[in-house]
Amino acid sequence: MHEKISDAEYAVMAVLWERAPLTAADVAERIAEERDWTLQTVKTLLSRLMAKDAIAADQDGRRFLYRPLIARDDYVAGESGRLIDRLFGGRISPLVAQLAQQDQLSPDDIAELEALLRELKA
Amino acid sequence: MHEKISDAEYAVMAVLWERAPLTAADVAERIAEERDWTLQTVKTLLSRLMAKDAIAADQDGRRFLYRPLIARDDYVAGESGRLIDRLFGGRISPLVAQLAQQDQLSPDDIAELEALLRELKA
DNA sequence: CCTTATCGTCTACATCTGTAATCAATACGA
DNA sequence: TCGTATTGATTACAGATGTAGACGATAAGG
Repeated sequence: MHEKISDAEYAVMAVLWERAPLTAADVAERIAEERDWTLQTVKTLLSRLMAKDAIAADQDGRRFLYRPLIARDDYVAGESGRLIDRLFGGRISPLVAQLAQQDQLSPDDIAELEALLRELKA
Repeated sequence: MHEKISDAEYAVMAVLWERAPLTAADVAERIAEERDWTLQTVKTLLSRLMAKDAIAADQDGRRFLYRPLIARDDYVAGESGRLIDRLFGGRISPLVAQLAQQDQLSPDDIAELEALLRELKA
């Protein structure tokens, strides 16, 4: 069980999940499209993620190449599970019902869900 | 758009969503089943929720009766939406797929989802 | 060889969060 | 009436978080 990853740290993880290994400068460059951070900020977040054992760094000459240590799927499953536990007592259908009620569910979503359920039952 | 409600604050909101209005002592008593907090801690959280305009307090003699200002449904929809945006690009079926893949989806869940989808299409 | 750009590390600092202690006012019980 | 329990308000304080600046080492360019 890994430590909690903060919002800002998550943005860094997202970049590394998309492509790794990357140098700090690479990460900063890719993040710049989303957030207005300086290189220093990105470096701080990388160190904190190292401290949390969420990423690892392999030395490459004078700099480091960073890569994720925790799998995106694991993280995603953990976060989803936590939210569903907290808000819906661990059950998924109330979430879907909730989204439907708030009109946050498109016909496409519904079709996809149906297809998925058919597959799950197979 | 309300400010972010922290984990600890959420526990207080949960109590007030279940039953309101309540005094600080009432809230503390109900929360005691879940968390090992002193009355002071609960009072601090209540003040912070007041500052965030998440709850309101009506004076009742010497004490206050607290009640939620934001609806549980709104909060839940906001949090779910945020998570789904962040982790799944705003689409719900990858979430369900994810849960299924991690074996976090019981046959009951699947049945409920099917029923719900039938209803949504009706 | 000397300057400059770049790297990682250390330090900073305000705000938020978790978790209270203390305090002053007041109501209640003996 | 007098001590005590209760209430809200104020203050505390360590750790997490967002957002960097400063610094010393070093590589690269001229």
